[in-house]
Amino acid sequence: MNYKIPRGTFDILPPQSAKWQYVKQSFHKVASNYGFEEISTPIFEMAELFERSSGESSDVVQKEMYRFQDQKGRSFALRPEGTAPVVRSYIENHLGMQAAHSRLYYMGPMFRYDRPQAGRYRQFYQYGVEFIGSNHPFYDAEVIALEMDFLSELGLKKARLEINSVGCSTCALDYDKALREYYKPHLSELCTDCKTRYELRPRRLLDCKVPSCKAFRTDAPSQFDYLDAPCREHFDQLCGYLELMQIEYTINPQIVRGLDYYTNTAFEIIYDDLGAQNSLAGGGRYNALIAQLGGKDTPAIGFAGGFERLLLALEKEGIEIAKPLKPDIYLVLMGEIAQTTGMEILRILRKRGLYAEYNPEKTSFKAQMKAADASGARYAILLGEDEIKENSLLIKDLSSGNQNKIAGKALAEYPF
RNA sequence: GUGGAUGUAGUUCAAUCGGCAGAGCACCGGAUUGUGGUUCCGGGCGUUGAGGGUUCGAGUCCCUUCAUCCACCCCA
Repeated sequence: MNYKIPRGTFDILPPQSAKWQYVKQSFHKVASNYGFEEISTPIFEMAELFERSSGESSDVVQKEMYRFQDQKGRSFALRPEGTAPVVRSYIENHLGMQAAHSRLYYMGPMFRYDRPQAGRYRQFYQYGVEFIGSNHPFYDAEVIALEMDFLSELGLKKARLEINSVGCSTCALDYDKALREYYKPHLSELCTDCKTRYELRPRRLLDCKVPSCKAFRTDAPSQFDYLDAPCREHFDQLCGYLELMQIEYTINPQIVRGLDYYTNTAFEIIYDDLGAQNSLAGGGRYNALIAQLGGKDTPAIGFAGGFERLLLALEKEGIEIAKPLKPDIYLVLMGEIAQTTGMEILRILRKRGLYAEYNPEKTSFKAQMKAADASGARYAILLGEDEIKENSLLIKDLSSGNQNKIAGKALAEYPF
């Protein structure tokens, strides 16, 4: 009989909602500082868009996508990530014809059918940016800098940047080939998951947690050795830019992006205290995606981050980002005439942009004072028969207890 | 999808061996309707997550189910 929220989803209630507002606002601001403008795409898209972009073999497509058919039997999916929709829109609206570069950012809910856990939900909120139209490593660094700025703007200290290069499509193929050759003699010793990985995504063999599989990792060929000269050069330049921007990073050759469309630069922001779901944000370059989705061959780089984990991290560091809402002024009114005048006072105060409150259910003077105190208001305005008679108001500073009698007309200018 | 832990008042938690479901905080009201914070008094029948079973008797034991948390997995 009682309705319950669907598994893996959550309500954002006050006072938590104020924190969400604050964090989103900060992202709007930082993205703007880098010249990015907001794009909003639908919550659902043709299922095929994600199948094509993320890769048929990815877990996201294979078991995590919310699919549904509409009344005419068309197959849609709730978006599991933000990049493919942005790219779809970029192609569909010919954004590439309007400017050499497109700098877009977005925020909103994403959906994946996954087993809920701390920092992992079925409907979760991501923010992200996409820089489309250049392969210059400077922009890789810009996009990373944007995210790092956002985190430090919020006051987060313990986030770490890890970077890697997965190479272009051709070096990736070479590397996959090398990995298969290396693992081939051991195939029978691998876990069942890894046998699938061997076929579909050999790079996944590297982050298997099963000890017996882990053992082969040490001698496995490194991604770096299979980067061709331009990819190697791109990566070195990125590192150079990061150093010039004074952004600390570590190189982690193990980073493998979960979605098929990544090329070259891959990076991740790690926050160690979050348990298993310790990735605050991740992204990389996807130079082949736009052409693959039917657009003109265009290089691009972007990232996405999760708001839930970000808020968890902020909490871990004890960062207070939103104070509870408290009235500036609480009205204490005695008698019917005072109520009439009181309504006028409310109007004047709110026109001045102040948060003013009054509770007609508290009848006694004492109860009203109590309510004023409990509300946390800075000032109370007291108005009773005496004040009405002489057309004045008592303004009381609730923390000091000082009272100040002013003429009624003076309220509009009173310095609260 | 796999394994483990946990579900009691708004909230944090008690409840001995299976024997009357309780406390702190919060909340509401009151202590002479012109002065708040402290204090004092009063206010709790709550499907013990849900459904079934065992028993004279179940919050407690058993089964099922749902949810949360943790790990695997996956990822942001």
